[in-house]
Amino acid sequence: MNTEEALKVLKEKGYKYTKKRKDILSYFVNADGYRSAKDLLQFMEPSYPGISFDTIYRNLHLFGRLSILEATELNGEKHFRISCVSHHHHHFICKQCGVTKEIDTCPMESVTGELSNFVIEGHKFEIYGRCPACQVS
Amino acid sequence: MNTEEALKVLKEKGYKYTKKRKDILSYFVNADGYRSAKDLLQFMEPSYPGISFDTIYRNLHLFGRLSILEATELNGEKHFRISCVSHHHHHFICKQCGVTKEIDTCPMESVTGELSNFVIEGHKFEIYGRCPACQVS
DNA sequence: TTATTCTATCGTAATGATTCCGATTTGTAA
DNA sequence: TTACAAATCGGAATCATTACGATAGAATAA
Repeated sequence: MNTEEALKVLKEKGYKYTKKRKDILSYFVNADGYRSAKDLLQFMEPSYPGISFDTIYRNLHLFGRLSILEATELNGEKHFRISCVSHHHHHFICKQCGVTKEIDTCPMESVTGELSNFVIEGHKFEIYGRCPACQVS
Repeated sequence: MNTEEALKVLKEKGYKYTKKRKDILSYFVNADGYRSAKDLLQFMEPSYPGISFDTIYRNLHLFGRLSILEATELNGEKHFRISCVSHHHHHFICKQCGVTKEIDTCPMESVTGELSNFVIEGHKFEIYGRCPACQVS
């Protein structure tokens, strides 16, 4: 998803346009990996000195509800990345820089047989490690 | 893993036997599902009024390091279950009661080809939903 | 059994991430 | 431009988790 699409979703749902929201969105669009609330705060601080925690968390949460961002937990902190709307897939996540790589394999098809009588509401398949760029150090 | 095996691991590594530790271990052995620090605290309180947070968290962390417990993150809280030593597998996890069911499918074999140049350090495959017992309500 | 030593636990304070709230500001539609 | 709802601010509150000095308790050997 790109910034324009995300802003369109906001508008359609009746949420207001603010420069802060646009900047948050373009931060995630350019990141192409998982980022924490703290990362975002540090990015926003220079342009908006004294920006409130509330603004950061409220918008992250809102964007999550609207499926503009997707979230995962990495060592005790929620991390977010711009949503991949194209097709269902999973991610390799670099533990050091948070960059992601698409994994097209989804194990769910071969699993449902093992779970008759269970209601399946979601699943998570993530691979953790180091991306090529983070292996030099 | 059962309580005796777990106590043996502790002894081998030079950690002391205490009744609290035995009770913590049998709690997880009998649970056969994921439980939070809070769940454990509530279980321990009646037998040990005023038991310290420190004891709860220190032991959970210790047991995790010794691979007696395995951990996962469920809605912002760490949850633990007794370790399955038998063979590599994943879990279905009931969102309501935390009960788990083994999933023998592991997607990693079919994935490594997509990740040359990436160092793989771990992976997570979990399925979330409702177990048969929790569907009645 | 007793002394010694090292670990475990207690009680509580500190930390870190996140949420909440009343007051104020700012988009937006009329 | 006005009016109103939504967004933000500033900061306190909450929740899970960690840290720490002081005390209690398990293991070991004399």
